[in-house]
Parts: sequence; structure tokens; C-alpha cells
Amino acid sequence: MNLIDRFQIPVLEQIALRNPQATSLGKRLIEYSIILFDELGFEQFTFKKLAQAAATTEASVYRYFSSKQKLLLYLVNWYWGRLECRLLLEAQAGDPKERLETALAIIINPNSADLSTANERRLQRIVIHEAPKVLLTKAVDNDHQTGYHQTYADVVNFLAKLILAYQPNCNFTQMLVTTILEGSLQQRFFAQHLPEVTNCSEQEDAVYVFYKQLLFKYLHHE
Amino acid sequence: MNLIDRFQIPVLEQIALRNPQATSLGKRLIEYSIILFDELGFEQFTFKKLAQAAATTEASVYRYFSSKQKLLLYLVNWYWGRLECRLLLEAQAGDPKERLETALAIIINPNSADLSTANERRLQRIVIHEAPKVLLTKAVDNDHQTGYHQTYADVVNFLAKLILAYQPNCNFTQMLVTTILEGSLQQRFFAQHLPEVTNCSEQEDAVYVFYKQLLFKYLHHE
DNA sequence: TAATCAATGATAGTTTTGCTATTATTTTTG
DNA sequence: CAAAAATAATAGCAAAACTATCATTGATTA
Repeated sequence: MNLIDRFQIPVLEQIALRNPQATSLGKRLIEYSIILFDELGFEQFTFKKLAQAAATTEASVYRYFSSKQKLLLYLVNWYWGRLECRLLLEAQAGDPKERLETALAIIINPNSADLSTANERRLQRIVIHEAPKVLLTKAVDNDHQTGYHQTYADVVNFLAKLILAYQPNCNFTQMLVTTILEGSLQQRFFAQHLPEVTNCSEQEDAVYVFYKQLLFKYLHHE
Repeated sequence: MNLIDRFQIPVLEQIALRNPQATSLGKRLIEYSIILFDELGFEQFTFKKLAQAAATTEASVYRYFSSKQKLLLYLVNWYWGRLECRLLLEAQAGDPKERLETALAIIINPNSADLSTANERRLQRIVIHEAPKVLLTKAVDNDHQTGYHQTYADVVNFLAKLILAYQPNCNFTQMLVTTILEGSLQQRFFAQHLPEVTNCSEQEDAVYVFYKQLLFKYLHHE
């Protein structure tokens, strides 16, 4: 068990009707929902299929999550919460530049180290392919007020602080962070599905190289 | 009527079952689908509601578009097609730097000029809020093979060429373009719904200023 | 040990959506 | 005017997204 696994990832309790980490059925639901969201995509995913996979009933699934949107939101929050934990643990040592570089490596290649399990890689694919579907919603303002997107905002602001520690004159810190954060996820999608609008295939780890260049070139000019 | 309106925006015929621009019912469907996608969002939008708004029947809507995904794809293609036309018309004069600046202004503030109608502003909001829902799909590979995302790729590659004309040493041209293109759209969303992860409100036109900085700082370092 | 209570299983039912089919009517076009 | 195409009107189906009810089980506690 890795260090990171010892930490309880704080996922907003309000998202789930009851804490799925606390019961064996709950854990099974999380486990199979990760697999099914990854394999079926958000549109084809149904609670019926999840119930079948987890050997339970649709009604029982509804006792944990009021909708598949909420379940996805829970998983996405888990992803960001885990990333935040890793940032707090691993990007606190060294001078501002070192910390920034470490943080960048974590958010852009969270699966590079040996600590990435199959489920974590699935989870990142889910964030890449499905997360926008629970963000770009008419419910976003309510959701945000309830705190459903707070973990994401926390990650953004953690990175923004690292940037300001390195380059206090930086304007547009948040825009810079979200541009890199969302951009790097999108490049993974493009690399697989629209390769002619990206340059990922040309070079191993091109995404990291590019966004590192982009970040530091922007900051050195300030 | 503006210059741009004289051009037929080429939207792949395969997307629609029959050309909606050719009939009065078709035009009404486009008109009201723009309004309804904007006001209801993709999830709440149905062909039944569209039929009611356009004073027709659900069955007639299905004669033009085989699904609401296809209809949205049609609208998104229209947006990119229009942008491509404007780029071809307006970003051909001057030296490479001027052309690049003009192009950037067009893609980041397509609605700034007086040529923006209410429908065009709606259409941009639709692209911002809904476009990912027809891209991040299990059908994306098929769709792309059929050419449904070609207009988008064309816009990306047009901009990539402008960049290479200005700075031939640039690596990662496509990644740079998509980062700016997608990022600028996302900032509009964040500005309205998650203001703490962006800096748009601080300054009029912050999105344009930031991405211009980002682009030219990156290129000057090459 | 018996009573209790929370979690789950089993089952059924409702509404809405997404889509197809059929026939009648209108409009367009040769 | 006749033929063909487009549209209206209507019906219907299968699946999805829930909601409700009641029985069962398994753990807790008096």
C-alpha cells in the first residue's frame, strides 16, 4: 500500500446519499462504476447495468446515488481529491521552482509512477472523457453552490499559489492554471481520437514537455 | 447583410438527412434549435419541444436530423465553418504577425464586432456549453472518420499554418492552437459559473489579453 | 435469547425520451 | 392538371430514469 492510499480522500458527503466507502456493497458499486463508465461511456452507462455488474438491484444503487450524474460527480471529485492530496504531500519540498515543476508533473502525468493502478488509469480516462458532462450543465450554478466543484477549485488555487510563489508578478494566474490543467487532459483525448489536431504522438511525453515550456516561458517574460 | 453572410457555410451534408437551409421548415428548425439548445441545454432539449416551438411535429424533425446529437453536431459545424470563412476572409492581409493577431482576435472574440447577431451569440454559448457532449462520445472515432469533425480540424490547421509562417521553428503547433482555442472557450464558461478559477472579471477582455500574451511569449522564446 | 433496526433484495409500476410506422393531407413541380 | 414530394396527424414501442412497497437478512442491543 502506497503512502497516498493511507489518506482518506475527502469527497463531499452530500454528493452520495450514503457513504459508499463504508459498506461492501458501496465499495463494489464504486469499483464497477469505474469500470462501466470507462467501458460504456456516460451515455450508455445505466444503473441497471451497474446493478447487474455489482450483483445487486437497481433500487439498491439508488440508495447510494440519486442519479448517474451524481455518481459520476462523486468519481470526478475523488480524482481531484486524490490529486490534491498528492500535491500537498509531494509538492511542498524545495524552492518555488522545484515545487512548481513537481506539481506540474503530478497533474500532467499522474499515472506515470508505479503507484498507478488499473482503476486509477480508468479514473483518469473517465475524467478526460466524461467530466465535462457533469460540469457543462444547467445545474452547474446550484452544484457549485452546494460545493460539488470545490475540490477542483482547490486544486486550481493550490497551483495558482505555487505560481505566485515563483513569480509574484504573474497576472491571470488562474487562467494559466486552468488552461494547463484542462488543456493537458484534452490533449490526451485528441491524441487518441483526433490525432491531427495535436502533436502528442511525435514525442514520448510531449504533453508534459509542451505545457512545461508554455508555463515557464510565460512566467519568465513577466 | 454583412459580407460574411453572403457565403454559404459549408456544413457536411451527411450530418443532416436533408439540407435544412433549403426549406422554410428546415430554416425554422435551425432557428428554434439554436434558441432551445441555448435556453434548455442539451439534456433538457428534445425533438418534441423543438417541434412545438417550430410549429411542426416530432416526425417531421426526424426527417431532417436522425437524432439530437446530429442536430447539435450540425450547429457546431456551422459555428466552426463560419469561423473558418471569417479567417479566410479577414486574416489574409499583412505580415505574418498581423495575420496571426487578426486571427486570434477572430477566434477569441468572434462576437465583438457589430456583425454579431443574437443567434450568433447564442451559437457561441452552445459551442461553449454543449459542444463537448458530441465530441467526448464513444462514437467519436466513427464520427471523425465520416468527417463530422473535419471543419474543426481545418480551423486548427489554418491557425497552425499562420503560426508556422510567423515562427517556423515552433514545435507543438497544433497543441498550442487547441490549447488556446479550447481554453478561450472554457474561460467564458468559468467566468460565468466558476469565477474563482479564472481572472476574466478583473479586466475587460482579459481572455484576449491573456491568450495573446501566452501565444507570443511562447513563440518569442523559440 | 428475543426484539429491533438498518441495509438489502425482490418486484412492480410510472413517466419521459427516443425513435419508428402509417396514413392522410398539403405543396411543389413537371 | 397529374404525379411526386414534403409535411401533418396520430399511434405505438422499447428503454431509461426513477419511485414505491414489502419481504428478508444480518447485526445490534436490551
